[in-house]
Amino acid sequence: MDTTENVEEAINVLQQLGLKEYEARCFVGLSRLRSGTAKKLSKMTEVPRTRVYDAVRVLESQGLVEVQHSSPQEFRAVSLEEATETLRDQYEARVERLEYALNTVDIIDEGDNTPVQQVWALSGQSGIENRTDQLIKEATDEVVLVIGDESLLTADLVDSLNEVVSNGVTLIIGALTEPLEEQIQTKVPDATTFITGLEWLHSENATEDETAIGRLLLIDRSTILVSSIMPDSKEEQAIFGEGFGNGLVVIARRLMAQGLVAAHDPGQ
Amino acid sequence: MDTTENVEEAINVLQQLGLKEYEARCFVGLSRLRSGTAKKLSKMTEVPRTRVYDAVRVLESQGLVEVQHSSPQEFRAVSLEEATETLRDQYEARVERLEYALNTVDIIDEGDNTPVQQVWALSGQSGIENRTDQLIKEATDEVVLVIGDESLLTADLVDSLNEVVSNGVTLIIGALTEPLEEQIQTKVPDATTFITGLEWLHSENATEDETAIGRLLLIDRSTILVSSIMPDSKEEQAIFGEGFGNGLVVIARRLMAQGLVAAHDPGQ
DNA sequence: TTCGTTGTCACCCACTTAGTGACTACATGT
DNA sequence: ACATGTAGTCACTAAGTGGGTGACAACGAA
Repeated sequence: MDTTENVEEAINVLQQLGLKEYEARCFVGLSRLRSGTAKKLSKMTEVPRTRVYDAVRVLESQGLVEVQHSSPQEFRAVSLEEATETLRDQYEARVERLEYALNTVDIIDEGDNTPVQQVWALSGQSGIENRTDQLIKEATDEVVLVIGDESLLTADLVDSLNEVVSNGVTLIIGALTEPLEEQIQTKVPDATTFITGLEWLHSENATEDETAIGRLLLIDRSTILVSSIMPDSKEEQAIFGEGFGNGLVVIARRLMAQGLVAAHDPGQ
Repeated sequence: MDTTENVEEAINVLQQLGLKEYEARCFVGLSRLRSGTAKKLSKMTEVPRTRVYDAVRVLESQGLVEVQHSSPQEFRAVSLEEATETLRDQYEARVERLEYALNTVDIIDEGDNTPVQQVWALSGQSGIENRTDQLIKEATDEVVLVIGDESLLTADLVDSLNEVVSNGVTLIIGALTEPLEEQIQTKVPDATTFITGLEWLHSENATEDETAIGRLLLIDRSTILVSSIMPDSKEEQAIFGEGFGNGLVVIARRLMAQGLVAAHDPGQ
């Protein structure tokens, strides 16, 4: 029984969702208590009894807890489904407000001098994921994708791939292992797949703690995104360049032509 | 042009979504700047230049901003669609982690002595909304609903109503005004509707600043939920009781039989 | 070299929040 | 009625966080 572990997890997540520690502890406590007074709650959650009242009041105002105004008061958590639904609603409402507000804001386009060699860095799992999907959807000719880790083959990604391939875009997908390649074949049947030798991924300059490659994406031979996964922090980091003349893109194109696509595409 | 107003709104919402003030300002700034350096950003957002770097770093790690590591560095916000998608993904992931964690947590069901007269209070728009839907879905015989304000007739609510009515549950819905009644008729055709005289809603003990009634819900004559909307704070507050013998429910049943349903249901 | 710019740090101040205790009102049993 | 433990509010402290500012070294362009 890893109950305590999950209790901790729940408390942490609730804090990430915006609750304070006491509030999170109280909610989790009430969730496993069916119904309780301040005293009981305080005992089981380590929240000072006198502060349970504040915490519960906040929870109540957020629709996560109900209160019975007797003496002593009784508190009860709403059902888990109600709670998550409420949280989702609140968040969705906020995101929509954000969308509206930012859409109706003037963009100051002051003499934008787009230099030449732009290489952008971005990090964070979900951000990179979205950018990947975005780029794939914008492709008009060719998408070359190498996936370094199984977990990166998300449903959204598969959708984007199948969507773009139906527009006549050539799709070339590489995998690191054979089982992964098969997975890709079944999920994206119209793609040409291949297995990347580890050669240049774990590569010659293989230092010591191998920075695992995450994704590698080349769109229309003019936009490139490469991501790697930090061995310790598990954080995904990516660099990203656009423009046919972009240095990064040029290098990527060359690498692709040589080491990757060679066997399947005699390459430009 | 209410640009500045919307900028403020966006900043506020972003903070509600978990960003710090500087981060929010920077993101909004970058969103309208297409691309910028710390200096430009600082000028337009009022964020101290030396703190722009911290803020942007955080934003980058959240996948909301990309960074060009040149000198001077350039920052760029991801597109609004990418940003909202990323935010949604992150939140959804958290809620799911929460669901999992709480589902695998033991419930301590210590000799639960359910007393008799339980009346629970809950507040918060979305929480009450979910509870309403929940209760409606659980109905087996009859649902009596009075809606005090048009804004409360949400899509989810309509869905729940139509779902339950298809299970053979009698549906009686009251409205305060005629247009509202018509709306209900079209959206929930199988319901019996009526117009509630204002009599007992704005009622005899009409003090001064009328506490507007929000919802009034009676399920199977044994569960009641009444909500009102605070005139100033606009906060919705509700009380809720279960059990055929529950005092609140008894009173509600009596009220219903007399003042409300009388004309349509000779009522027990 | 020189001077403005860029980026990093270290710091202060105000505010929030975790944690504690005083005190009043209440409820219970005798 | 009384006394004793419980319930609830409030006011306070201490620690941490976040907004705000300046010192300073590294850099880049005249």
